[in-house]
Amino acid sequence: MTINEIARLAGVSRATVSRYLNDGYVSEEKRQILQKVIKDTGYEPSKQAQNLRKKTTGLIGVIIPRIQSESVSRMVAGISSVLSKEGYQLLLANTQNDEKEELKYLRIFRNNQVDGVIFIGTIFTREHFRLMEELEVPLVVLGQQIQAWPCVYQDDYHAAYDLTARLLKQASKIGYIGVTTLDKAVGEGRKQGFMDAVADIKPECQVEIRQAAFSALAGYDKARELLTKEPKTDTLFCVTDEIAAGALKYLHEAGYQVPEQVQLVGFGDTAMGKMVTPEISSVHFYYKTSGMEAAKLLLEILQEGRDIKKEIKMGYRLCICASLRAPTADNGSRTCKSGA
Amino acid sequence: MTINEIARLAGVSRATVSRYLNDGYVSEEKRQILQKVIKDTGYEPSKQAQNLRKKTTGLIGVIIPRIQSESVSRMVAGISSVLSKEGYQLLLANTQNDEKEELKYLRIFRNNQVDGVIFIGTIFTREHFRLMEELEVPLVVLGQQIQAWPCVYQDDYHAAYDLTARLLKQASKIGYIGVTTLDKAVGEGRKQGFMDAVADIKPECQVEIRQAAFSALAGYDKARELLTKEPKTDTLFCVTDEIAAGALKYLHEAGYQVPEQVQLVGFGDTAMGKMVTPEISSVHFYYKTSGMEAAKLLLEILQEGRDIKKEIKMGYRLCICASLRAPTADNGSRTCKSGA
DNA sequence: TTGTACGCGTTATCAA
DNA sequence: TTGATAACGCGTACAA
Repeated sequence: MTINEIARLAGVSRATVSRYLNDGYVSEEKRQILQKVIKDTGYEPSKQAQNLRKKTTGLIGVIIPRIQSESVSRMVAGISSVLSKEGYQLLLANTQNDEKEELKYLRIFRNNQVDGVIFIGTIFTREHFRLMEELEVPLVVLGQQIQAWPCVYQDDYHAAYDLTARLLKQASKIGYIGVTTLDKAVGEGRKQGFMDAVADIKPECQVEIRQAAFSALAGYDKARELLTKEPKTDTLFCVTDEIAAGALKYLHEAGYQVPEQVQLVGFGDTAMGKMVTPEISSVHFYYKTSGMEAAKLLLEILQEGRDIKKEIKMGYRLCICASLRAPTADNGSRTCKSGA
Repeated sequence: MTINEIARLAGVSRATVSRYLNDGYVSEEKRQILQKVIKDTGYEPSKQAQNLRKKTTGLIGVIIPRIQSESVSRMVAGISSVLSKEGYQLLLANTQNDEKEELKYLRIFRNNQVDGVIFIGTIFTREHFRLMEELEVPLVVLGQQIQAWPCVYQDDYHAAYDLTARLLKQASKIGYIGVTTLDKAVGEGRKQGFMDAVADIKPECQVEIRQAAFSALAGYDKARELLTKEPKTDTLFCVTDEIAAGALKYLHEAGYQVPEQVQLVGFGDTAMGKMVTPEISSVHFYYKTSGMEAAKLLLEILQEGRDIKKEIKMGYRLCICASLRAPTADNGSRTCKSGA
């Protein structure tokens, strides 16, 4: 079923059909006929021909590091909710944390194919920037602060700083479990916030550092390694809730009392962190909202037709739960609920 | 940069350029020139024009109920790994469990737009079937057994049956926490397996039934409701690990010993189920593999060019962990690890 | 208000 | 082995 056949069936020219479908600048009489014919035949214009003609696709490419991550899926849910309302669809590119794949998809999206790109990246090499600049459609970075690019990101640094400040009220020997991947926000931002807080507030505090993968199992292993070497550790700082949950499991098995002997924290305020006992103190990031913001920013750029080098830093909220010891005298610990 | 400009720059007709790019049926001499020109200009053919011409898009539409679910993201990861190797990309449609959205996307995919569809559905109404039949491209159903459609699904019935059989060795009063949504596989398959096992093996066993949403919080609430009404319940059967984790949390808070007083099970063998204490006994489903199988089946249909009404039933594996009491004398409980 | 004619960037056919 | 030329299905100046 093409526009030609509709035109023939309705006894009009195909330009009239096109107008009926678009501007709507058609006489009432023909409008009636066309409505009927189109309904009867179930005709829908060919997207492909429209794409060719209009040079747009209605597609937004979304590059994600791994779909199994709770933070990523929350961001994608946010993106999806905003864009689908505007009639866009998501072209998903799952890179499994493989830099080669990221570059491949940036290359695929380079020419036409999509109207815009949202890039949830972890590291940015020279080659990334080269491809991002060659891109002929607007791109918004999500999850990392990238100079001179429109981006939406979490305030990892201050979240880590604040959380550490709270920890330090009751800590003298801290184990830090970071991540091995070169994720800039998680790897550097959170670490720097942690280090700075220690240096500013309690420089005499001892710190032992380990690197883990993004998984509970890795958290378990590293906690064992760390506590075997430093059994007197009284605080565990984990850069994700998943890692913290694994570490907690080890602490249980090894007979440590939590939080009496070892207190611990994670990041992300995930469902998993709230299901274990005690609940893991954490930082809530507005992941879904950040996805929505990134989508809105992209829409704005698309509509304005020019680059908007806006950087949006999202807020956060500390979630202090039972996994932390109460600070000596001042503010008591509040309970918290998991949110969007 | 279009094929015309390349042709002009190389001093050949655009047909020759096209041949160079496709069949390669071009003289060595012109081949050299074209190679250079194309490299210098960085020319890439327009996908949109190719789509229009070839009537294919290289896109596979994937309709998912909600991206935040661990089982769904594992399936998508599997689909993605297979299809991207074949040069296809995923067009993701996230419906948030909204039937209207599902129908909308089936409609969008109806004409061209995508070369095939993988549909991770939950319920199938008359309207679903109508649209599925009208679809002009092949469709594979993932996660549900649908008569007369190519599909890949989990053996929810037998998994539930086997798990229940194991439970019954040490149960006399069972609480069943199912789901409110009309997900056929989870809602009916698992329930029927459970009911049949009870009827076959221990019909005198008392059963109390509740319905929850797909969340830990709902599991918590329903466990409270159930145990308040039936405090002597000695076994909790939850249809997902998430629900089970929430129920476990309630059991802890209410002071029940697990598994001594109340044993419990979930489904999915998720990371969360393995992080809580005791670890939740569960069923491992090969979600990622099922995604790969669905993708392969779709590729097969695409290549053969005709419908293949194949139904693939995936296997499962019981994961018996500490949340179950040991059966009286026969086989001891095995530990288990979480897998793909 | 309507229809004609052209172009979007490819690929396919056919004759040379 | 090559180059005109005709589709593919649609949108839109432009003229009527």
